[in-house]
Amino acid sequence: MSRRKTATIRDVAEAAGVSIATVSKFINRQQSFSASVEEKLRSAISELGYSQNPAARSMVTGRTTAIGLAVMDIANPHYANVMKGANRVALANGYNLLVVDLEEKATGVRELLEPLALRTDGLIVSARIPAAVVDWLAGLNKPVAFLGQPERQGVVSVGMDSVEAASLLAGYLVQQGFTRIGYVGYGRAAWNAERLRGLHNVLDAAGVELMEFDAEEPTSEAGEKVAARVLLRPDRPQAVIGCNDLVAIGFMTEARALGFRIPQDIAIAGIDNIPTSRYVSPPLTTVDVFSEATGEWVMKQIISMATGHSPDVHMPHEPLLVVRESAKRADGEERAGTQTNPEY
Amino acid sequence: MSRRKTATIRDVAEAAGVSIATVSKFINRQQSFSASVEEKLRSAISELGYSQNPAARSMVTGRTTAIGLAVMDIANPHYANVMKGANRVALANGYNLLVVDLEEKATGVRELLEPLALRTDGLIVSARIPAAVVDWLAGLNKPVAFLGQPERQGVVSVGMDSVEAASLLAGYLVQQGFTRIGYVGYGRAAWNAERLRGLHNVLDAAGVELMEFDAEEPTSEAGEKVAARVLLRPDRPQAVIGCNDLVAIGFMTEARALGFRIPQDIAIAGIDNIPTSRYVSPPLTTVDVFSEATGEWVMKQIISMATGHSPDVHMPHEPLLVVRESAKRADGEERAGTQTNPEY
DNA sequence: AAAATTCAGTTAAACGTTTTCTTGAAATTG
DNA sequence: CAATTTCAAGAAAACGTTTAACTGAATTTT
Repeated sequence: MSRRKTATIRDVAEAAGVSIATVSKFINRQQSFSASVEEKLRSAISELGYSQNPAARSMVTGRTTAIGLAVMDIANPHYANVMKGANRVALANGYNLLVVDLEEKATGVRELLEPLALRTDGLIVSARIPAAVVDWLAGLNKPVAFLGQPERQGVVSVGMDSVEAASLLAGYLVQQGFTRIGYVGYGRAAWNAERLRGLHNVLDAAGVELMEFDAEEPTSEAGEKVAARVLLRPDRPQAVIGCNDLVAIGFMTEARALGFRIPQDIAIAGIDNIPTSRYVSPPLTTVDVFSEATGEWVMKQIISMATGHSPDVHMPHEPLLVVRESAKRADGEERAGTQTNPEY
Repeated sequence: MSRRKTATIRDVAEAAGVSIATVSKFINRQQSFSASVEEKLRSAISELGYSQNPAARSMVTGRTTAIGLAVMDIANPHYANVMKGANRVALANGYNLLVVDLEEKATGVRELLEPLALRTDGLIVSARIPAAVVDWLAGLNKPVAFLGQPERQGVVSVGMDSVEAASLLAGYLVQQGFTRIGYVGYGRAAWNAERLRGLHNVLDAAGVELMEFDAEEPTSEAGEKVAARVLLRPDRPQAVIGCNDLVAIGFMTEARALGFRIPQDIAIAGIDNIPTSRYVSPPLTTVDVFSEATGEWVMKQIISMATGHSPDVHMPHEPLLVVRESAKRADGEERAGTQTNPEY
């Protein structure tokens, strides 16, 4: 395990009989070289197994060729796919990716972000963070992009259109003929207000009532709990929208466990279109927010900003309604009324 | 967006009227200070908003306080949870996490790993990689841990016991009375051979036939494809084990689409116990491999090695069978024979 | 053929820290 | 009270690069 120290640029220079400046220019392909020098450099480098020390390089250039990505929950498939997209374009551009999982924390975020900011050329933050932290980030000398966060000056704020995503779902449910619709939100998320707004835009116009519920976490477990609470009420909704697919799936599972048929007894829909939503029963109607493409896109933005270009404000994708089985109106069949719990 | 250059240790020294050595010792809490100096330092630092430049620091110390993590697929919930655990203990110990998603690639891995190796104090590699790359990693002056990779000298190889996980499942299926069992493997994964071995250990002893199938990828989509191919054969198995939960879930979904009842017509089980497996219908019988705990554990190992201690060879958790509905033997009911496809 | 330009390569300063020696002063000991 | 030890603080040398300014030879231009 213990070896001699790793070779430096100086060792290469000595072995090749040139100056270190020449070696530096060679590795960075900054000019052309005589055949003899080129050959000597090439063999010296491979013989010594030399590779650049990124710390030293970044000290003089002031750049790190790394981008930081902070998300609320690494294990949430939506964020995982954002990361996947971000990772892909980072690597393709010679950047490395530093990640930090905020684990849905609301405090101590700055302490987590600070080392990230110091080690990178730019930050992508997909989380709701305190205003003071946003201000601090804006004062940094680095490009910062927020995903799913309202606009704020000094930082780029991008990502899916939550308002539109929610409107799409509301429109579909209204069109299916539902007149009492529930929303299982997650009040502590930045995007929750937008989704609620999108819902109201459509529902208010259609004169449809919206019943709001709140999940403790944006997870399936929390969705189950809400379902257990909500479905036993006599005035339970006919259709329920989860603030994301995870919540919707938890809700659906608990509903089935309670003996409800989906969608005949209760219709359910989510937002995100995580891979799993295709594999639950019935398949979940949802809105695709193009998580992976969003990750790719925001990483492109950050890298372009970090290299001195201005960001492109154009959004990559509009949210897209994905109609599956979980929220169809029961054809012709009379809806189970509010007065009875079917099979229960 | 553009500000004056960020403050350096020299600026702090000047503002506080002390030498830079003193400042350095102060930030690193290396000695005690007179009250007056301490106060001046404290206010100078906060006034200038000074923070350490990690690149400069790491140049002289030779350490980076960062750990690299390479996984086959960021979006696979198993790996996502490994990352989650790894992230948690990294942050708790003042380390940052660099990740790279190998995207199931088999070539060009070294090129992806090299920058990671250069920027970190240690590497966790959860992927099958070519022998030459393993050798190169072993020659690095850094601790490297493999997850789900056979032992190799010079590197620590840890992670779940795939052999045992598979044996558990085989044992359960045999005990349920199944006599023709299928395995949907993923030949290109490092752990596949071990899982196969674990299966054979039990099945051969019990005199139960194992039918092997291969998925193109370790994903649900691939699982669906295999199901479409396998279930129409007259000699189809009575029970099928997916090489992981994703594959098993895809298989199950396609089976249901083809009209098979689970588990009456075909029993299905997976490995990993990803969160989703609880939410599919029926809930998936699987083996918990404690992804998150594994991530925590391996990160602890790497950090302890990176700080000069020797690694702990003790495994964190034995795999644990999680019995749910998808692989129960139909009680009393005669199994659907091989000659008919039910409801089809 | 002289003048100007290109070109391959070198010198040396700088980047922002940590750390090993020093250095006096203060505190402790005999 | 002299001798020793402890202690806070400083000077200066690294750490491994990049890059601006420079040099002299070779090539092109006039």
